[in-house]
Parts: sequence; structure tokens; C-alpha cells
Amino acid sequence: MARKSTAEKADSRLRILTAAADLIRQNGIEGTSVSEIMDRAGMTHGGFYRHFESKGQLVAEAISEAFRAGLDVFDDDAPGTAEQADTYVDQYLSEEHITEPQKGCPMPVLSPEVARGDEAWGEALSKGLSTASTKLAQGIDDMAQREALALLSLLVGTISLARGVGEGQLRNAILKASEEQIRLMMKK
Amino acid sequence: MARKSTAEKADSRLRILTAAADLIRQNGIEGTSVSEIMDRAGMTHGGFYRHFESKGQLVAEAISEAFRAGLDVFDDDAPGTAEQADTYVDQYLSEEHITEPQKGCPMPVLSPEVARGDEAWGEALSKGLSTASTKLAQGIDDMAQREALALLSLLVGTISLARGVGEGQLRNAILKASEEQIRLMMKK
DNA sequence: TCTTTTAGATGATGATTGTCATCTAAATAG
DNA sequence: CTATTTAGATGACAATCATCATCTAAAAGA
Repeated sequence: MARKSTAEKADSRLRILTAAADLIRQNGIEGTSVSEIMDRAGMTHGGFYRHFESKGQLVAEAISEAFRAGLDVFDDDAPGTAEQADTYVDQYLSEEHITEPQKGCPMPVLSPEVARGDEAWGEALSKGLSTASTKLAQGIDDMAQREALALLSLLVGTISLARGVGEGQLRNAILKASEEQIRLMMKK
Repeated sequence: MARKSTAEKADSRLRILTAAADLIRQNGIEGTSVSEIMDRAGMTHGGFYRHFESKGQLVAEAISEAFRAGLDVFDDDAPGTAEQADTYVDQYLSEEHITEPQKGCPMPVLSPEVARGDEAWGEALSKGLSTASTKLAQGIDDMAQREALALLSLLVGTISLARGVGEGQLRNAILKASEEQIRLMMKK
């Protein structure tokens, strides 16, 4: 009802953004309503348009935010190290990552909707993927950016399928197969 | 308005099923309405429930139907051959497959929604993936079922990302990187 | 202090959704 | 030939959706 200070407004905006980043990874973009996001951010739906032009614009920013959080294993400014690359890949294939998409990489969950959606969404995804492949390539000896892209494609496909088939033998087989293949690609 | 013969009813059902299989691959499951499916099948929305219990049940069958169509490169009864495996992989990575998801593999488009949806959807996806990996492994010398699963994960991730980033250099780089990696995996 | 601006709440908008009850005419069963 | 069944059309249902106009009280600017 009342007006909030400029500092509080920035905080509100960030709460909306992180709520959106979580919810669209959990339920998809179409599966997430503006009201649901605002509820999670502790506000009512009407105030939304004081912070974002549209749901589409919020989603674009939320995709970037999700990448930012997911790539925090890597140092923003320094080149990626071997240890960082290992940590990234291990976390990516972890059971936690499979069962908690709302905290994970946006690519396996959002790629199909991004492909059908706003151009800005695709740009956010492209930027995130480029950053990830650069950091990975830097961290892994003798790995070119190109090979890092193949590694990321494998990671994304593995998590997509592991989630899609549900718990069970097939999921375990998918994970084991990919881990083995990745070990080869990373020359460990 | 009028009643149709038993044979015509079977035909109607099949038209609904294939319309659904196309539309959910094009626009996603949540992005496809029952009315839209029935329109495409040449009927009005009300008649839908004479053929299927619910949208969820239709989707489960449509996923299986999409796999059936996508795996027709392989012989249903005979084991997969090397030539069939090559054709499958080539088609999978083709530009046509990227730009026409409604005719392509259901895995890259539907996996995220399947992960959040009915259990029957996951079972349909599991069955399709198992069939594909079996046929692929049979067709490629010295390839175990396990390695075929890694190959399929890579294929799925590649198409997911290629579609997600949109046309441009990054898409080309993704495709080139994966093609090279797949050549290694298939020992060609 | 007094005026202007605005963050967020309330409530309505028109569109779309999945599902179902009802109706009809034609296909079946007897 | 008659009686029953039913494929599909029509239309309505309660929910849900993104977006916006309006209102308020408090913050910012003077």
C-alpha cells in the first residue's frame, strides 16, 4: 500500500528476479505465472509492472541470473582452473542437480521454451553457454572451446534425459555412460 | 453432428493422435490446447473425450507415436544395421531436424515437461530411449548399450542447445563440435 | 513544511484453459 | 424394421492467465 524507499525498491526487484529464476527452472516458463512469482517475492501481482515491462523481459533477465548463479564456481575475471572445471562437471552430474532443477543449470530445463520464445531469451542463453564453454576450455588442458561445447552438449543432454525418464535403472545407466564418456573427453 | 462408423472412429482417433504428436513437439505440451489439437484433426473440441480420457493420456500416447515415427529408420523386428545407425545420426544432426521439431525426436523438446508431468509420460520416454539405444548399439560395431546411451545424450543435448541459441555462429560451432565428437565415438 | 512522485495493493479486463452435460443424427444390434 | 447406442457438435463451467487503471500512503524534492 505504502511507498518503499529507493533502496527497498532495488531489493524488491532482486527478490522478484531470483524468485522468477527459481520458479521457471522448477516449473518451466509457461508453467510459472506472474502472480506465483510475486507471491514468492512477498508481494501482490499488481506491483509487478513497476519493476519489469513484461513477463518476457523478466524471463530474459532471470535466465541470465540463473547462469550467473550456476557459474559461480568459476572466477568472474580470472581464467578458469582445472579444479574449477572438475567441480563444475561433478556438480552438474550430481543427484542433487537432477532432483533440484530450481537451483541448477537453466539449459536442460529451459532450452525448448527458449527456442520458441523471445529473441532476448536466446541471447541470454547464448551468452551463458559461451561463458561456460570458455571457462571449461581454460580449465581443461588441451581442450579447445569447440571441444568444450561438445562436453556441455553431453552434460545438458544427460541431465535432460536423466530427469525425463524418472528414477530407476535407466537413469543410472544414462549417468554411468555419460560419466565414462566425459572422463575420456577430459583425459583423466 | 452425425454418428460415424466404427472404422471412421478409428481413423478419427489416429488423426487426433498424430495432430497431438506434431503440435506438442512444435509448441510444447503446455503450449498446446485440446481445441488446437482437435482443430488440426478436423473436429471440434467437444468430441475429444469420446477418444481419450484426458489430455494427459493423449500426451502419453502421442509421445510413443512420435518415437515410433522417429525410429522408422530402424527395422522393427530385425536388429539395427550400421547403415541404419549412420542414417539415424545424420538425420538427427541435420538442419531440417533443428528447424522442424514437429517432425523430429520428442526427447529434446519434451524431456523437461515430461520430467514434471504424468508418470506415464516418463514411461513412454523411457521405452523410446531404450529402443533407440538398443538399435544404435546393434548398428555400431563394438558399441555397448551403455555407450549408445552416451551417444544419445550427446545428440539430445546438441539439438536442445542448437535450437535454444537460435541461428548464428554459436549454433554452427555447437553442431561442428558434436559432429566431431560423434565421429570419434562411432570410430569412423 | 509543502508539493510531487511513486511502490505496491486492489480489483477488473478479456482471453484461454480442460472438462463435461446435452443434443443430434446416423450407425449398429436385435 | 425397430430400438439402442454413440461420434461428434454446441455451448457452458470454473479456473487461470497477463496486463492495466485506479487508489493509497509514504518517500523524495523543493
